[in-house]
Amino acid sequence: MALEHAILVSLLEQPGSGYELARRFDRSIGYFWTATHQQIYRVLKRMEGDGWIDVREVPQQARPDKKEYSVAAPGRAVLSAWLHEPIEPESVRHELAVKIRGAAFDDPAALIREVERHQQAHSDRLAHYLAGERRDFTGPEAPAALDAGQELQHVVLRGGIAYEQMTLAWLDDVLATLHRLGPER
Amino acid sequence: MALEHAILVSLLEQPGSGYELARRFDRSIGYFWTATHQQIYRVLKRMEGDGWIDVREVPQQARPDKKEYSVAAPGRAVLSAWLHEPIEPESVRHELAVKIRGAAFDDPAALIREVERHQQAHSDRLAHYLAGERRDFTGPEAPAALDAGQELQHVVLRGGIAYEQMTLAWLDDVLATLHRLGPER
DNA sequence: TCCTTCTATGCAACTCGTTGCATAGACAAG
DNA sequence: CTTGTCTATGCAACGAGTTGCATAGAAGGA
Repeated sequence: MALEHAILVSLLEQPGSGYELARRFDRSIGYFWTATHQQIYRVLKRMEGDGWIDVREVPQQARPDKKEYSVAAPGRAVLSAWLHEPIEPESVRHELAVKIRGAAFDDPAALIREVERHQQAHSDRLAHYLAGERRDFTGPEAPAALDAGQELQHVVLRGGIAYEQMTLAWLDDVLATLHRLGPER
Repeated sequence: MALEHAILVSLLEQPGSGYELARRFDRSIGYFWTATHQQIYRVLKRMEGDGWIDVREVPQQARPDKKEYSVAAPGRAVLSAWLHEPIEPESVRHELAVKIRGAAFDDPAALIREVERHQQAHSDRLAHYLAGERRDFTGPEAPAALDAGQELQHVVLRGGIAYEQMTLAWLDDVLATLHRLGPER
């Protein structure tokens, strides 16, 4: 299970509430991990109970109060131990690929619209990543020298960018294949 | 949920037992979907109960009998309906990326071994995909003309190959970054 | 004034996925 | 002759993840 560890990393980078974590999981952390607010609140509860993180009630004006979490010593130890354990290389799960192979038993041309929709989504995500890269790492506003944390964030972001570019190129290939098959039927 | 649909596609390509499906999920279908035999047996039971698939007891010599499943008309209809529904573009879940960002709060150099292990695993997988591609699609043993199903299988395999190549290039980038950070500490 | 949106937290019920264990016949290696 | 591996199926328990719903104050627009 890595959600706990992803939360620990995120809280080490910047303490915050469950709500804030949920938004980060829609953005920067979301480049490589996803979670809903339900999962996050539940796991935060458990981690607090286990003493991995500390809570601080923060009153706010013009909005509901929030609970700000930060990593406690035992949490840091848990993260450190996990970092030294080996993990299994990921296996992919690509629903669209199931559809593509399934299209052999239906109408391949019917998938064209769907593939184009995915192209659009991945293209948007790529643009979002590239904007983040310019803002934080390569643009004129970016710091001249990066510390270790920033270097590591950048290399993970480069991974996200490479993934989206690869996916877009593959979807082009898929579209060309579907068009090639379409008229023949 | 797409496991049911992945099983339907696999059974349409070739009827088989739960055990055979489990092995396919370690290989060709496993390029884009994974499942353990437990999940497969459970889902097969449910699909059979719902009338999506038919069973046939097949006695075998020198091995236990098996239940061979094949897709029934309602199953085909379910698959067809699903193929015409839109799905959400996948979001990635990359545990290694969590570790890489977490390394900022530990020793980045300690991750080098782990990244090299992943490189090895992805390199093996790529070799396996390329061997499959030569055998089934581009080699001298491959059929001269491909039907629609084979074309679609090939484009999915090309996706797997592109994914592994992209991942290997990114892991090189990660390693270079870790080496760069190592001595500075 | 009402409706929607944003911040902020949470319960309950459910499905999906993993892990450990169990059975059982046949075969191969030591 | 015992141990291990391969085929083949399955139960039980648990943990992870999703979906629907609920609450509640404040801001902003119709």
